[in-house]
Amino acid sequence: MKIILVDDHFLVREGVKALFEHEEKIEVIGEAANGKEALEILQTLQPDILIVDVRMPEMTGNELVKIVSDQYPKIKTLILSMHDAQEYVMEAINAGADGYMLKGSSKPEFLKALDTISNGGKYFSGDVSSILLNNIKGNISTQSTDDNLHNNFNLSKREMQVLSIILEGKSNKEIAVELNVSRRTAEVHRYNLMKKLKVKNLIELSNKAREYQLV
Amino acid sequence: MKIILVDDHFLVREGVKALFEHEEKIEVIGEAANGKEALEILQTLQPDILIVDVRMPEMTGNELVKIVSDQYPKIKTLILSMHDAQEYVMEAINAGADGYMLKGSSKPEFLKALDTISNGGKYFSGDVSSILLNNIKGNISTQSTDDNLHNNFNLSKREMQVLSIILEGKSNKEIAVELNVSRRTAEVHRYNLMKKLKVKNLIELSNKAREYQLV
DNA sequence: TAAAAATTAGGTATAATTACTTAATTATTT
DNA sequence: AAATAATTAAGTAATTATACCTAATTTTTA
Repeated sequence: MKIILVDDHFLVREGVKALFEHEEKIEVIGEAANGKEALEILQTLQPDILIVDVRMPEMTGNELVKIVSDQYPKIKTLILSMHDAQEYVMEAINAGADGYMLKGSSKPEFLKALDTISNGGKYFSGDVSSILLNNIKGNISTQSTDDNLHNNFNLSKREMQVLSIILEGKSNKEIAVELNVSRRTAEVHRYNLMKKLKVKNLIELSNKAREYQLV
Repeated sequence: MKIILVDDHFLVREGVKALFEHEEKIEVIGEAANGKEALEILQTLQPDILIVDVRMPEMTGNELVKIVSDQYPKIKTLILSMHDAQEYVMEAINAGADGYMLKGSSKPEFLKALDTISNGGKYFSGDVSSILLNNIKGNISTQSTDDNLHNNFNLSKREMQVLSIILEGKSNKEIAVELNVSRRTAEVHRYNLMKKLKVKNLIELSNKAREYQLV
């Protein structure tokens, strides 16, 4: 497992290296003190994993991760952070980081994270699980019999089609063109849809469709 | 920290107890082999944390957690699981579990989880972070300088107000009544809103408002 | 306090949606 | 093959929204 460390603090880099000292599988093949330097050495060295500090001058770790995951999708990235702040974690996720560890994490957890990541998985320290949890998609209702999801409004195939076009923001006229039918037909479908879903306007339609995952 | 163990396997319970043997802060004050038994002893004992196995005969751990978190909201719950299956994890979240640990977790991680939970936090093992990650809300765009979030469309206070009423599905006439202004005023606000947000219809308006968390 | 921006609202015209009804033609089940 | 459901589409009216422009008050900011 070839690793490059990116951190503006020499001591932190030394610390991480010391942590891996007796690990045969892990080899630190390069170091950089900032994002620019990191991008430079990436052109010659080919690491498996990039361990990046979040807070760095000029370019944040998350910004670096974003560039790397765009330009070198094969290289995995692990964010190292002092804090478990929501913004950092969410930014790391959006940047495409494969992992997020706190500097206070234990050695075994570190090794587990690297192992998981190098095998294509994601590893976010348990310490930030509450943040992940707060951002979990609205309660995925335990779909006992699939009853509260999908088509229990008796929408016909055509109506589903029209619904999805409506949800793109198209007017009846545009729907008519797209489906090669008369504008009046589109109107009827729209009208029946609203009735079946028991909604009074577009907004409610949009919300309900989303809620019941109709499209 | 008073704990009750719920697991249908005697050996697992012994294992967990052994793990806590030399921990002064932790005391196992009761054990149960299934959900029913657990609910019975809960009537007399008052634990801080309930450690529950997911897979149990008759009542699953998640079902038990749901009942406990409903009836005894002060008691924290930690799910113990053999597997990192998506259903279990998501069910645990929905049931209201405060934590989720794999049986293969290390002792330090276990202690950290209990500590976090007893302090009112949540702790989901890093091993299940990929599941949490998969269910993270749609990409909360990286708010580098708060720039792409909130009011960077130069919406005025009144316009924000009107926007939120529009997003309730109200018509201009209803907006007018609600804000005690003329229907024409509401129309103007709506028109300017659409222009400022560069959208052509309600659906796009609704999506953009959601995307940029305007309301 | 002057200038800029926000809020208010009228005019005018066009476009779009809503709320039904009726009814012919296809498809799909039984 | 008959019955049922789906798709199509026209008619009629009323309501609502869109797309501007103009312009008088307020409020905020420089």
